[in-house]
Amino acid sequence: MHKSLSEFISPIKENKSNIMDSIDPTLIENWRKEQNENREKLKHYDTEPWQKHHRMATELRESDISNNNELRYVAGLDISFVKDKDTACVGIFVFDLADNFKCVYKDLKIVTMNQPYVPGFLAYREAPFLLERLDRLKRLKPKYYPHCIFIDGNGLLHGNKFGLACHVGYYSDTPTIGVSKQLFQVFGLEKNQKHKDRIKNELKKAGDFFELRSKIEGDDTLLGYCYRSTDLATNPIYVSIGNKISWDTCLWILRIVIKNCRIPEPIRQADLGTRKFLANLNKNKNNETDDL
DNA sequence: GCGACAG
DNA sequence: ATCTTGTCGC
Repeated sequence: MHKSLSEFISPIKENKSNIMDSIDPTLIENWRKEQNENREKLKHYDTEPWQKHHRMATELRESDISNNNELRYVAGLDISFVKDKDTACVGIFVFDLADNFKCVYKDLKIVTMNQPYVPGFLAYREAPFLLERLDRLKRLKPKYYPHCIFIDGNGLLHGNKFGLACHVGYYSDTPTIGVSKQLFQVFGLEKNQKHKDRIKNELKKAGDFFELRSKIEGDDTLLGYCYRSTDLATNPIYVSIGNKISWDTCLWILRIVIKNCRIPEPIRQADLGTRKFLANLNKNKNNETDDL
């Protein structure tokens, strides 16, 4: 008749601390060391011909395979999960800017995570699966290998200045841009709160002005932008460069790939696509069990 | 020491 | 990340 209070409280906190306790601290130290070493080798400037003049492909020309003089193929990479399990769907979607943003390549796969999510080390959980998809794309359809990749997570906007987007950009040697929906805890608590307050005020001040950029910097270096991409959008996104791209070019592409939604289209499609893939799997599974 | 912490 | 209904507005 009378349920006890404990039935309404899920032991999430307890699980969280257990997970953290089960992680080998020396492993984390090695990860941190690797991030600090690799970040020195990142190229936070334009390296590709198409970046120099901000040239975008506008017409279909099948002749110029491996044309690197124009931005044409842009990719979105993302991973969706099953409940609280380690089963996930990793997907890559490539879009053709010269053909009205048509999806010219997609590849989805069910994978099993073998590392936990540790704040600051998201790459060690997700990046291997993302890089695997990129390798496969390069092998099967090199023509569609993207000029630039959008990653669900931060790039430079990271405690060690080496977020997931940097990680993927570094190991794939491809231009990457990181986009997150929540401001990551890059600085100390109070400094982070100041950033949040300042951003809140600037958004308020800007009113309905649709494109608002607010710099997020630490130690005199630009780490990322808080960016309100759509008019009337309440929540901004947080953008940062990963590898082989400049801030200028990053913002240029960002405006191109944002359509009507807050989330840049490549990432949004990758998110929707991987979720749909999992949903269909569940549907098929249920149909089979229902028929039995 | 505690708090906070992209996906 | 994931679980979720309706609801308000263009």
